[in-house]
Amino acid sequence: MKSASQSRDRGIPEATVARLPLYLRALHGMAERGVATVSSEDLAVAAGVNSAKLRKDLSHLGSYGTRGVGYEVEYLVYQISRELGLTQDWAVAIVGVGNLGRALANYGGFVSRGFRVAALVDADPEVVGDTIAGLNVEHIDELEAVIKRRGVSIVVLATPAAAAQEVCDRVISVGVTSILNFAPVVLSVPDSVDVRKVDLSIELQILAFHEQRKAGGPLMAVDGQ
Amino acid sequence: MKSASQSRDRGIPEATVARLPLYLRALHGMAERGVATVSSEDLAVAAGVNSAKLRKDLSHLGSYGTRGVGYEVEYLVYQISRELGLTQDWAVAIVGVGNLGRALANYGGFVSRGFRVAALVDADPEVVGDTIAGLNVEHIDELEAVIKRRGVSIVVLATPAAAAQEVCDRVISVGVTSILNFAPVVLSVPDSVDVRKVDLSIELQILAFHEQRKAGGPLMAVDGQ
DNA sequence: GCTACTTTGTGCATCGGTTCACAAAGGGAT
DNA sequence: ATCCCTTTGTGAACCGATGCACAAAGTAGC
Ligand SMILES: NC(=O)c1ccc[n+]([C@@H]2O[C@H](COP(=O)([O-])OP(=O)(O)OC[C@H]3O[C@@H](n4cnc5c(N)ncnc54)[C@H](O)[C@@H]3O)[C@@H](O)[C@H]2O)c1
Ligand SMILES: NC(=O)c1ccc[n+]([C@@H]2O[C@H](COP(=O)([O-])OP(=O)(O)OC[C@H]3O[C@@H](n4cnc5c(N)ncnc54)[C@H](O)[C@@H]3O)[C@@H](O)[C@H]2O)c1
Repeated sequence: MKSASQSRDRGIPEATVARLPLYLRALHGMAERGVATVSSEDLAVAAGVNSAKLRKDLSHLGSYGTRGVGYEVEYLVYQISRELGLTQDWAVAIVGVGNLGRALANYGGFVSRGFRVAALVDADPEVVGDTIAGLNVEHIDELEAVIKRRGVSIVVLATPAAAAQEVCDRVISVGVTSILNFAPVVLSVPDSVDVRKVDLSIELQILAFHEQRKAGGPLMAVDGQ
Repeated sequence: MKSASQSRDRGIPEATVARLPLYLRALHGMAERGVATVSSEDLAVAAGVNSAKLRKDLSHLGSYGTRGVGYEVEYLVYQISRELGLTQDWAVAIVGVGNLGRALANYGGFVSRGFRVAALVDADPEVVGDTIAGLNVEHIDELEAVIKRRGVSIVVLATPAAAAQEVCDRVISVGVTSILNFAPVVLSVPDSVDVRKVDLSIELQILAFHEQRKAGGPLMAVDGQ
């Protein structure tokens, strides 16, 4: 996962990688509006970051700007896409087709940028065999076979917490090294596997922390009366 | 520097705040299993972090451990909960009851930790009036009234991207200062408002970046042979 | 070609966060 | 009370990320 920060010039900082999709989205919007070139200042505003940070981020990819002018939108879109690996198609499997898995399967935003939902897998006999978002839901017993057959390289985990580690182990056993986990558990994986987690509950708790601080202030007088 | 004020140092690092929910979850699991005390080492493993980091994090809340013994589970749960503001109930409104909003509304994980879905709001006449997860879906025209009436302090945005900024502005106008945004847009808000974003597409792109790197390496040799 | 202006790319100071490593603090045994 | 063992809490070194500020590199007008 957090594998050695390689000495190669290919060593793009993790913080930069996390922002590239943001720039890409802003650039796509500009391309649609027919904007041909953009300055770091304008792009930074659109992406909600500081312009010096943006320039430094882009400098890690190469020197793709023109001083006195800015960046050519189409060209930059291509360069960032290439760097992120979006010039190829990624087959994604969603395991656990409940409330959340269904929402994800029906979501169009995936497909738009190089990601293709290639398989849906669930354990519930009620759900297996259903067609959701044009895809047949397959049985968890077939998990390994489905992943290999469809060339899945990214797995989205949307099972209950209790099942997540086992599913995780199984997909890793057939070579998957990228996992997006929605289940509220800490997955244990080899260093070679990337896990990113999305945890709603954590986000709300962080908001609550700040909200409490705002409300209470330095004195926090609870006048329950 | 703002230390040396009479009360406890309120400046908890942001990175620490983001991990407290993780510790809390691990502690809840331990409490359920009847564990009375836990060492920083064990808790760190359960939460998936380094034990020195965990100790430093907890030290920001106060000295709640006993040297040679560890931390009392129940007590630590209480202290972290209090710090995060989970000893009170937070009323949450979900705006945009589509694929995602529905999944969130039906999700039990919210309620479990001090959060209560208090309102569902949508613009689609087909959806308004429906009952989802025991709640009546209200019309977007009523947005401000509903938020005030139900005492909502946290808003979850699950509308299409195009509608997010407007809804955001409106909820801020009635005093909301905490927003969890699922729409793929950069929201523009005053400094006093906290926005956290969850962006699926960005997570996948980050995974793709690392996946590409693993697969291709510096030379991108497709070793057919 | 020369000057005036714009904008990139980056050196550098700074900051927040992580990790190491250890003295201090406690428990338990004798 | 003393010794030994465990574990906390934290000083300090380290590391990556941020943002300022400016030289370098380009455009445009004359
Ligand atoms: N729904 C949300 O808004 C939300 C929000 C945050 C986190 N989560 C988390 O996401 C996960 C899914 O949530 P949900 O609301 O969709 O739950 P759900 O119960 O609606 O869906 C879970 C699905 O996983 C399937 N499943 C169970 N065991 C399985 C296994 N071993 N292999 C494959 N599939 C299996 C079930 O049959 C079910 O269809 C949970 O871990 C939940 O905590 C959900
Ligand atoms: N579904 C997913 O898995 C997923 C994943 C990542 C991001 N998102 C984002 O989350 C948002 C919602 O996604 P979705 O799949 O649920 O979309 P959806 O189209 O199913 O639902 C959107 C809902 O918002 C309502 N709406 C539209 N305009 C509104 C307004 N002005 N005020 C109130 N409600 C309004 C619509 O009536 C609809 O019910 C989108 O921005 C999407 O990009 C969704």
